[in-house]
Amino acid sequence: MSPKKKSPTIYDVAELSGVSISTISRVLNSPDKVNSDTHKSVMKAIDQLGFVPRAEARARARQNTDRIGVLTPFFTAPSFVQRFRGVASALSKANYELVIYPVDSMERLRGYISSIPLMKNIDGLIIMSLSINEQDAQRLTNNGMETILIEYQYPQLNSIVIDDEHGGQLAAEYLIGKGHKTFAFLGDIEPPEKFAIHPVKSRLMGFTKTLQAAGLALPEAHIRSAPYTQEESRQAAYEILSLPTPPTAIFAASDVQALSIIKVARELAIKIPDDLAVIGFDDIDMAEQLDLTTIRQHLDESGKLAAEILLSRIADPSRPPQHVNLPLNLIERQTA
Amino acid sequence: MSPKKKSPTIYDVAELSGVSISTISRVLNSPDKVNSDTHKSVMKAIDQLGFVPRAEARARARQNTDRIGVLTPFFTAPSFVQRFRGVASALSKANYELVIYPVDSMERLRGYISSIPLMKNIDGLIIMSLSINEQDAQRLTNNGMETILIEYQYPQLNSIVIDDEHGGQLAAEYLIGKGHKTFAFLGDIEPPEKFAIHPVKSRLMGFTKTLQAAGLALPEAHIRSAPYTQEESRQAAYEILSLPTPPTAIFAASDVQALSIIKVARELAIKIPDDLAVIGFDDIDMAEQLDLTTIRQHLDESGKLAAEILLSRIADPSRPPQHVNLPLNLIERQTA
DNA sequence: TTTTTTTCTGAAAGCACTTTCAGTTTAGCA
DNA sequence: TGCTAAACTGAAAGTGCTTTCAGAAAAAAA
Repeated sequence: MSPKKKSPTIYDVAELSGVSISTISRVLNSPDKVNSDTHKSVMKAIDQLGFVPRAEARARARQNTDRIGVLTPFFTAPSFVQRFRGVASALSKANYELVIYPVDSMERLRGYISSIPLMKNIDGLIIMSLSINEQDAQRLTNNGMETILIEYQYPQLNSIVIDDEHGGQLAAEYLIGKGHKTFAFLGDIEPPEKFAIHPVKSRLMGFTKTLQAAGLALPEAHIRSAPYTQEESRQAAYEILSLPTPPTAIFAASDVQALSIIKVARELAIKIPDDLAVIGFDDIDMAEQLDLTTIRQHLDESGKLAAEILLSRIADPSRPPQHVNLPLNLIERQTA
Repeated sequence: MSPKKKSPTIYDVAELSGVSISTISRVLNSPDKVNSDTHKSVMKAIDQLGFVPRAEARARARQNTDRIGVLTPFFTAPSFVQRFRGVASALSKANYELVIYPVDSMERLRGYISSIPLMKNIDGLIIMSLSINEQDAQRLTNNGMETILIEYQYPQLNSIVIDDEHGGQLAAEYLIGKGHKTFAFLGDIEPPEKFAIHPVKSRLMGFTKTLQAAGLALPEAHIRSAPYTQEESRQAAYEILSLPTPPTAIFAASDVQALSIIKVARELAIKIPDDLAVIGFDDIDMAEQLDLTTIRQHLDESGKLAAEILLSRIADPSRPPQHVNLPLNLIERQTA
């Protein structure tokens, strides 16, 4: 009826059910070690009081929090979201809570990395698409924070990466196979802040190398670095497509950017894929919807795997750090 | 040098600096009550050890945790993500931690709602696009959990809603204005699980009412309820567009579903917007990219506002619950 | 029935801090 | 110089739970 002034503690339950607090704790944590009659009466008291163990107290006594943190770039790009979904699905299955630390600047990343491990308020940390330095990595290991990196690597830490260069190669091979002769690349090569995506360079590298190996060139003017915003991607796409001799095929380092290109092409009445082939990277949900040919990296899977690896290491910290390399494949649809 | 197995506690600092733990605690919490020499030497020890008070321990002694929770449907639809982005931006500014509780079933929602407020490990709760019942609402208020609902309402709780019916009306008016005579609706009307979106019904209602008022009909066969998955939306779209006399205008209750329709139309070689007008709802990021005409609800803004309201109530719980009604507007682009 | 096991259970010791209480110093002022 | 008030500080008592330890009770074996 009346809102309880104080929520009941394990002591209240103990008193009401006439057993000790240890027994209450056992009923909650290892019910099989408790007589079924006792169990029943304790449960009754628990229900009657509406008792729920305080998470903090439990965490402190137990030395773990059943909570894992995710450090992720702030801008909620579809690709991050999908990874995140994978993480969440693995975690909620294991009954872990998910704490998000959105990173919107270098300083914030620094701040998190230096405080998180010390606060000890999470059992493990997933760092998504964020580049950390030697010192950070060291700090994390020193403080015994179980960590897994996605998209980046450090020998001491678990990691999940993809072979970005190979991704670029796949794109190039495919386009070459289609008979294209002139190419362009659009990607976030020189991010405005260092904490952003770096793998893009590798994708470009794989792309150019393969082109060169086939005796084809990728002129400087055809390599556009545009940050991950619609406006700037579009601008870059516009410039590429307005060149005197525009390329017939463009490889975008992300699906989102590929879509920008497509939009610009549509505006310029350039037919896809006839006049222009566009190939993306990621294979986000929307890609299928929009018939975008792209290099698939298994986003959901990478998140899920990351969570699973992390959990397994938390369960057994003696395991060596794992480094997983996820496969990439080209998904052929309508744009290239 | 050697990686510390355990991070230092207040006891370590006490020992090193030769004072009692109480003094350490005071240095940290009320520095003015401590002799400046003592203060200095304690700080030195703290730095030397790299000591940081464990968050849990500290949070439980004080009464706040600087942490707010977000209860959100599991399927990471773009619209949730954008809201989430708003929440995150408001929160990270205020230095709050963000805990996500992904809801993938009715039971899970129940479970969260019954345990979250009692665990007392968050200061406030944002419930996104999830319908809760009277009992849940009561439980939340009884337990003094500051809560804000997005998309749903309860008198006792803060809330942010939009006028869904008006949204339907806007869509109808616009399409009528364009001279359309036959219409269809695609939306997630009868969600497979009750925890999902309900406002869609209101959108439909506003749509039909406006149509009727203009003497236009929306035949049963033109109202399709499809869950929020690509496959099923597409199937529904396909069926609508394959009718003997297909509609010339479709209102989709979400942008994602509108995109499904567009894809199907493309496959059937139906020209948009000439043969078919499509109008969505949400105005997700991608909508602009794809030139989708849609009803804009300010997703980022709604999340941000939710966080701000919540924070303000946490700061001053005596404030009455706030109920905000966010405006809706039609964004005209290329698909209708 | 007696002896061994096994199963239960409570007491008590953490866990990492905050806070109250009371004792010491030190400073302030005749 | 003596006395009171102010400033510090440490001991110890919480905080709400988990877990170890050991004793008691019950079940199984002899």
